[in-house]
Amino acid sequence: MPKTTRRADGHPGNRYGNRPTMKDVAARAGVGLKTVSRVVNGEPGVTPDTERRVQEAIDALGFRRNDSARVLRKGRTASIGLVLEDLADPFYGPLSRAVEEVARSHGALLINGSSAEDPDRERELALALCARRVDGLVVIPAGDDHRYLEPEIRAGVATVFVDRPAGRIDADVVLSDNFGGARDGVAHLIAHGHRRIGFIGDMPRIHTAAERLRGYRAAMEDAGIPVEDRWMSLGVTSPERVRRAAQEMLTGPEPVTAVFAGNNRVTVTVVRVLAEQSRQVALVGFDDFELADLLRPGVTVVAQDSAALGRTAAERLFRRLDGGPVTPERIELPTRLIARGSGELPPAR
Amino acid sequence: MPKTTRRADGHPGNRYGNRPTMKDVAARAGVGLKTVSRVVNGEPGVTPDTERRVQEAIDALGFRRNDSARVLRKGRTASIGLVLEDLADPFYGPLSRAVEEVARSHGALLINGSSAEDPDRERELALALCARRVDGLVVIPAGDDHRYLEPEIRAGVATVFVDRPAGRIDADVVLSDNFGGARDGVAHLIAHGHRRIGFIGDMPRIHTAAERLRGYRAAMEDAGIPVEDRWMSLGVTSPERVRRAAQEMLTGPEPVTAVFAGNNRVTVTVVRVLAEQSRQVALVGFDDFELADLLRPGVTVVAQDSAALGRTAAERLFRRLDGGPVTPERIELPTRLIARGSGELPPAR
DNA sequence: CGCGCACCTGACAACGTTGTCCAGGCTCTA
DNA sequence: TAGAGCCTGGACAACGTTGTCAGGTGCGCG
Repeated sequence: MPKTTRRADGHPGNRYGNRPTMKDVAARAGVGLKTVSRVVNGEPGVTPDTERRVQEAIDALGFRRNDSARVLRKGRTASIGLVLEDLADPFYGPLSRAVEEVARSHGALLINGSSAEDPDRERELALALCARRVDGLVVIPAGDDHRYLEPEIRAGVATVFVDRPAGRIDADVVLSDNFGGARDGVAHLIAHGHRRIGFIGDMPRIHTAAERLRGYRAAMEDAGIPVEDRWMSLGVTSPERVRRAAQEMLTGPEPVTAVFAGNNRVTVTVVRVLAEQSRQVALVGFDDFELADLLRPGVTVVAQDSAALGRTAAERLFRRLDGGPVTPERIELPTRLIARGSGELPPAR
Repeated sequence: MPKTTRRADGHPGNRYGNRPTMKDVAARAGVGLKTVSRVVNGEPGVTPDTERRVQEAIDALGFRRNDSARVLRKGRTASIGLVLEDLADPFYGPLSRAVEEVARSHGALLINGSSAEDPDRERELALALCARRVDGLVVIPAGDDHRYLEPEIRAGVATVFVDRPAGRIDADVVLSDNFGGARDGVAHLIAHGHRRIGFIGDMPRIHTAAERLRGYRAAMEDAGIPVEDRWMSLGVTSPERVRRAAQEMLTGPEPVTAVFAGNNRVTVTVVRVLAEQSRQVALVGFDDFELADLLRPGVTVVAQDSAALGRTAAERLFRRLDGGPVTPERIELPTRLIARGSGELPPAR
């Protein structure tokens, strides 16, 4: 009995409504399958006349090569994955864009997803990307145990961590000098006469937050200032809690005269709180943000270059893909203190 | 002669260093290929004991299903593509994030790329995504001719345009009420006594820019105010040109007393210019931006909900994928005027 | 005129997975 | 105890592409 249909087995058909394949193009152009493949891929060895016929068939049928099949055959996908925390956070926009630019310059596409700071979701996403057989992975860690990536890395998925180091595995990482930046920022406040300086930051289980806290402590210690517990507020993330934390350290018998904000979200909230205060309080924030210069006073910040972080990581990833270094490395990018006014206010009262 | 190698033909090997396949797992577990497939996909019909053996083999080998092969067989990729203008632009962050959330809730991954406002690049990207056989496409148009997508759409790629309508094809589109929003914003200025009102916007070839300009003209006409050419500056994008345009309309014998800014980048630059002026000039901007309330005066804006745009578009896309509507539709989302001070200033001088 | 050579072209297998279908073993009932 | 039915497991083909290799054609040169 002859085959009556192209779908002799139960193949569910194709949700794209039976797109034309190279076989169809070949049939229409009256050439062999492989010749179509050659034309599509611009390989040499095809007469201009044949090429024209094939091209016409391609246009007539609206053929588009199926990259899934191609990947299956070739083993590389020309795509890299990016797992980040939140695309809507302005800090990650430029980073993501930078990674994309580098990928583009290497002819690769970018697939990305947000972990929403949830370790399980990070893991799920990263593994889904590996199942897609991305050539490489840029990860902004949410969790602190990345052993789940070991088989993948061993299997050849180039992996680079950004912004925070990987947990419990040895891998490339690109980060800002969080410790040094925070220390410089706090030292800047001390240099302007402050001694009672508050610190509001994220949970210390997050590497960046811990490093910045360490920088704060180091600067205070260098200046011989004992730190009091009520000056520090750790693990606050929601605007409401930041607000309350700030208000608390600004009241009482010996209120702080300056605040160091551990990240841009904290900074913004603190700016709001300070705007409601009658006396002037100095402020230095970690992370730059748009319009910081337009506020009165302008907000002094320790700026990190998120685009440079992304670019550096992606470049390292592709160097690895091109057969580059095999020893995992830790790359630290410097931060920059930008004085705009708020960090130069003298202690009030 | 027996086969001596798994790579009898010239298959280039695999950049992932010969990852284990289901065949390898099957061999190690001492079961058939299909049984492994069943375990991996959680299909019924496998004894607990067999399942355990297979699972052990999977863990021991670090096996991960190859989705390329799966896609090739099944015809769906469970991924959608997003072509936007610039990931680093804060307007697109929430939009992108919203699309991702919807995709995630449907078990799909998001692949995205930036067109950088370049029609060729938009086309190139969209077609690359189609070659990957994404199930659907969300496009923020950079160009004004999308006929190149016709074969794809016909082939079943669910496509929804966002923020700007598609050019020369009939397709779903989700956008903000740019015309109404701009008209309301300008009317707001008029209601506060302004008559000489400037407009600074993007190139009118961009749909949103044209609509907002139309809204400006409509509001002026409704109020019976003839618009003078020197009040309008179109097609300016770089901060320098925006700056010059603003300065020009603010000088001379009859300077404008208020400015309507056509998008958030323009607004920010205009804020800077106004801060340098001695007299007060009213300002309403299209698009909200972070910290707009913290400036003095707060910046009055016509806000559009970029997350809602993304969510609406993605939901429509998946409804289409689930066999939903076939008639292309145009969905318009309302804007909201947020008064913060800058738009309520009376005309100066 | 014939041989060799260069160049085009196409048949075929393989990439890793999943749908179909059948074989074999088991249980349950008459 | 035999037959019917059910359940588990595996062989096989097919998805659409690309690498290899061999066949065929036309040309130039001896």
